[in-house]
Amino acid sequence: MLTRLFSDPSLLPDVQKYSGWAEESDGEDSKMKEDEQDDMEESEMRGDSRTQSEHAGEDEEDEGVEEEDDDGEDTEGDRPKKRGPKKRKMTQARIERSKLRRVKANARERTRMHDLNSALDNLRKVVPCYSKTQKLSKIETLRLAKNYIWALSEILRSGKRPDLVSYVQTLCKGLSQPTTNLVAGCLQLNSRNFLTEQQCQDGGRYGSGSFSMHSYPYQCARLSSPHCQPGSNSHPLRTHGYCSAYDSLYGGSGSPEYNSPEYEGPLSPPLCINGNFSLKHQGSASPENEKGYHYSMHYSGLPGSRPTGAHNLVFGSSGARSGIHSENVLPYHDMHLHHERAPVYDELNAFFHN
DNA sequence: TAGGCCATCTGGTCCT
DNA sequence: AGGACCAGATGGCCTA
Repeated sequence: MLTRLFSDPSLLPDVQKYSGWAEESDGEDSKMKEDEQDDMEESEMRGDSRTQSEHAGEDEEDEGVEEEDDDGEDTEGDRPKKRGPKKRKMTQARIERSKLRRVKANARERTRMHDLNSALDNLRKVVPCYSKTQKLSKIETLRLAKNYIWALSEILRSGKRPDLVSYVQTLCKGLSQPTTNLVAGCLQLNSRNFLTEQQCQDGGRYGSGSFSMHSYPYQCARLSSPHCQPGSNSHPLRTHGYCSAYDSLYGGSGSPEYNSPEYEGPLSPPLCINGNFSLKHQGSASPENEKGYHYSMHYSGLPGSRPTGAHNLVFGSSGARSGIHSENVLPYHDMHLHHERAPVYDELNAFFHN
C-alpha cells in the first residue's frame, strides 16, 4: 500500500510550501515521509488510531472532515466514555494550522538536535583523540569525556602522576574496541597489551573508583622505530600515515601528504600525562607551525632515558584482535593531539613541573 | 546481510 | 496555545 502511495505522485501533497523544509529534507524520500506525516496529522485530528500503513493507503476524501464524536454516547462496545475536553470540530482552517504547527515543531526539533550535535562536536574536540574524519560516536564521546574528567580529577585529587597505561585504561573504561584502539593509538600504546591488562583488572580497580598508580614497565614512545624512519614505508601504520605524525614532528619528511587540509587549528587538550603537556601555540593553525608542537611523549620521569621503541607502535598489522584498526590509524593532522589551553591544563602543567 | 549509528518525524508531557 | 524536551519508530548509510 505504501509502495503504491509513494509511487503515485498524485497522492503526494505539496508539503514543501512550508518554509525551511526543502533545504533540510533530502528529496523524494523526505517528501514521502511528509506524505505520511500529513496522513498521520489528519488521522490524529480525527482521533484515529489506525496504523500508519493502514491510513496511508487510503485515498478517501476527507476535506473538512467532521470530528468523530469520540466522547459521545456512541462509544464502541462497553468502553467508558472518554473524559477530558471535548474535541472541537476540525475545520479546514484548524487542520491547516495543525499541520503548520507540526511542521514548525519538526523544524524546531531539527534545530534542537543540530544544536545538540554541535555541542557534541565541541565535546569531541576537547576529549582525547579528536579526529575530523574518524569521529567518535555520540555515546563513545560521552563515555570518553566522562573517563577523561575522571582521570583528570584523579590526577588532581591524588597529586600523583599516573603512568600512561593507567591513564589510558581509565580513559578507555567502557569504550568499544575500536575507540579503545583509537585512544591507545593516540597515546602510542600497544592496545593489545594494555587491554589484556585492563581485562585482568576490570571489576576491581575501576569498580572501586580508585585511580591506580600501579607500576608498569612503560617506556614512553619517542617513535624511533625503524618502521617510522623517513623513507620506510614497510610498516603498516606508515601506510596509513600514522608514523608520519612523528616524522613531521621529529624532523621527518614533512611530506605534504601529512598536511591534511582538514586541519582546523587548535582543538584538543594536551594528551600527554607525563609532565609535558603539549600545548599548541595559539593561532598556529598552519601545518608549518604544527611542526613546532611539543609533542612530548617521552618519559620525563626518566632523565636521560633514551627514547626507545619498546612500546611504540607495535600494533598488530591485521585485524582488530591484534591491534589497531586501519580506520583508526589517522594522519597526524587529522588525528589531533590535544593543544587547546584551558585552566585545568595550566594547573596540571604547573603540577607536573613542580 | 546484520548490526551500529544517525537524522528525522512524531506524539506525549510538562511548563510558561 | 505554543515551546522545550523526551523517547519510540523508521529508514538510510556504512562496515564487517
